Amino acid sequence: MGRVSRAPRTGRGLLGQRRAVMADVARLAGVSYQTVSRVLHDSPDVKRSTRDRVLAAIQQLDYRPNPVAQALVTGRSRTLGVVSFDTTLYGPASTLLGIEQAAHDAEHAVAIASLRALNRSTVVEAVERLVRQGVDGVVVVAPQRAAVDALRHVPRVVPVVAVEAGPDDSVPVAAVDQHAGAASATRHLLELGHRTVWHVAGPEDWLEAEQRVAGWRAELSRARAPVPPLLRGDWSARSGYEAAQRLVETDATAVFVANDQMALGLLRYLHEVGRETPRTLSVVGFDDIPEAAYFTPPLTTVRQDFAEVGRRCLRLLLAQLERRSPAYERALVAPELVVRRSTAAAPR
Amino acid sequence: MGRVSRAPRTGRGLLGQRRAVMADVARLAGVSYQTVSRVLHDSPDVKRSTRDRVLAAIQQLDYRPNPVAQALVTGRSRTLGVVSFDTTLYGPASTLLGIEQAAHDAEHAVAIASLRALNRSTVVEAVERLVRQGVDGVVVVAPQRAAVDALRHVPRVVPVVAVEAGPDDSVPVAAVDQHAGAASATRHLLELGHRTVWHVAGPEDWLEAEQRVAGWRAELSRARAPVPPLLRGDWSARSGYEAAQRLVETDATAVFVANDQMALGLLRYLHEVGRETPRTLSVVGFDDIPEAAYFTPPLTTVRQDFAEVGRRCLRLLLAQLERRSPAYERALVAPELVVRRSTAAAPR
DNA sequence: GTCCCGACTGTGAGCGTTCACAGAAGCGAT
DNA sequence: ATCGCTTCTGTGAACGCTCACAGTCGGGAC
Repeated sequence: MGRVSRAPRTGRGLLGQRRAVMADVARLAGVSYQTVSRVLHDSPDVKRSTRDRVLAAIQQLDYRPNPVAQALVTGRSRTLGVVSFDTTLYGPASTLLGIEQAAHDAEHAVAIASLRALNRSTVVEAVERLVRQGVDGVVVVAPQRAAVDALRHVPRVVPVVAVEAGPDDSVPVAAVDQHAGAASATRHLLELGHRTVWHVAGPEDWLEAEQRVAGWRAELSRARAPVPPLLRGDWSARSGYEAAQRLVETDATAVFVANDQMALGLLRYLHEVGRETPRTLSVVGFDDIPEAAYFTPPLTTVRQDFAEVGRRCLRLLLAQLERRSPAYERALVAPELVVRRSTAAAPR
Repeated sequence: MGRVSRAPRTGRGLLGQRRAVMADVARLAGVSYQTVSRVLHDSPDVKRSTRDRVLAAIQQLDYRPNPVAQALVTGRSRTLGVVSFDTTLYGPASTLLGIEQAAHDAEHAVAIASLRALNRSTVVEAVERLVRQGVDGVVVVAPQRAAVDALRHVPRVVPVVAVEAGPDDSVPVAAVDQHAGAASATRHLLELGHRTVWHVAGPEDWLEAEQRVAGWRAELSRARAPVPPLLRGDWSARSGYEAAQRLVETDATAVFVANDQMALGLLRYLHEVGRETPRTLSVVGFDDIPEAAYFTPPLTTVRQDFAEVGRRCLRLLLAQLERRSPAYERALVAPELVVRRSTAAAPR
């Protein structure tokens, strides 16, 4: 008597048959479950013959350790959470991809939380959701000021790192060096002989946008070139189109546009009004989206290595997880200028 | 003697303090853990006053149920896995977003697995990875033949649905009705008076591409228009550019291009050789990427509702999870033609 | 032969929940 | 009073694993 044999509660048996558990393997191999566990974690002190028997049993039963049970007992789920905003944008999507690949290489799973709107509470809520879900750490893809700001209010029960965020001392950050990228774009145009370089910036609440502005300004003043008034866009092609309308009223001969989409809108307007690119106006973009090479004309732009950012970011996160954590660190990845046909020497 | 008080193994206490567990709440509220559990699942039979005491204790200790423990005992993690290929492409990225939002609304978490290469074994491996990770179900974003093919070899220990896959009887599918979209694009051009419509297709191994071909053919034959030879691209702007080179050698006056990127490359070539769009050649794309409105000229294209696809897909998956599963089902979402300025009446 | 040590293997407990019961009040009806 | 309900609450076990520790076994040294 004693134990009543009732139907097992568990067993994802979509096909009826119950998944083998460690005890089944142990029974088949004629050892204790502890020995099975040892084989699984290839502990050195298991006799060769025992190990082989266990391995055979594992194979025969198609046994896989239950990650949930492992997570429960170890307190680590080997899952990382990523919160991001608009993943249909090229940058965030690539960043997400980079993180996922790096996490995969580090044998971690990735859970995602996309925000529908970006502000302090949505970010906090997303992080909480991931934590509640049991992730070991969170990476916040936070290119906007609101997201960076939110970082300070995020519960710190698990390690957090930010990607693409601006300088901020609250969490470690991995990012592309926007300042350097903007500077090299600007320098490229100055070296072509343009007296100065105009700039169509991204929205003020994006730190990347501000850093590109800063890089542009720094390079201009380094070259003692006059600093023209700043034009603002919102990353969209439409806003680039509108910026172009203002630009053509000026004597600009070169413009550095803060992303490729806006550059596209700008090129479109220039074309409409018959101002040839690059003959009368040189244009540099930022991002190097796959289409950039097929713009009219093919766009000179700045390429960002998102895979590398993902790797750096993961390194920072895992370091924190293993408690050998620098409280704050900033990993910068150098961007690369890709010269195509939208830039030319200044008209004389 | 008896229990040795050793340091707790667990407790993600990054800040030192241990997370409260159910027993702590029970103790504080002066009830058993079972009662706490009942309150959490708002079971009807808990006295009002008891419930309030428990709720207060939960609040005071900032208690959150441990999802891992819940998953272990219930056998459900409330996590869904998504495997997808190139998430920097607009379509897959939007699909992923749609699924994530729908999953969120259904109170499920989403784990992702991106493939670096697409073939049977990578898909199978990705699904296995997700399953090993403990997801309750998997959605495969499988617009390519290889992915669809792989679906048959995927372990069926958890429910699987495919998104954007072609017709296939092995798993339920949610998708945009590519055939209808292609037909409406073609019809639009025919209605403008073009004698026939050429087509630049996507790669043969993409089922979406094939369905668009089929929709285009069907519409042409419905209108008794001649069927011109098919041009093939690979989705990239470059391949559209190359297709354009072949196209300008013909007497084509209208072309339906299988995605917006290729349409962009095509427009670029037409511009280079001085063939005006749409005066001498009308162009329709597919996808309606955000930039499409800023092409030169703004592109007439077919918009897909990815959010709806995500919702449908989730419905199929959850239905299977709750065992009220239709073994096979196909949920089609109707696309929408967006007319812009790349199409015009046929030249006479 | 006894002791000790290394190599290997097993046992008990516990991770934080939920499930299936069993049990304790409270209360109207007999 | 006693019974039989309903209403509410508690107990034991289980989920599948890992950790800490306690064996068992064989053989070389004394």
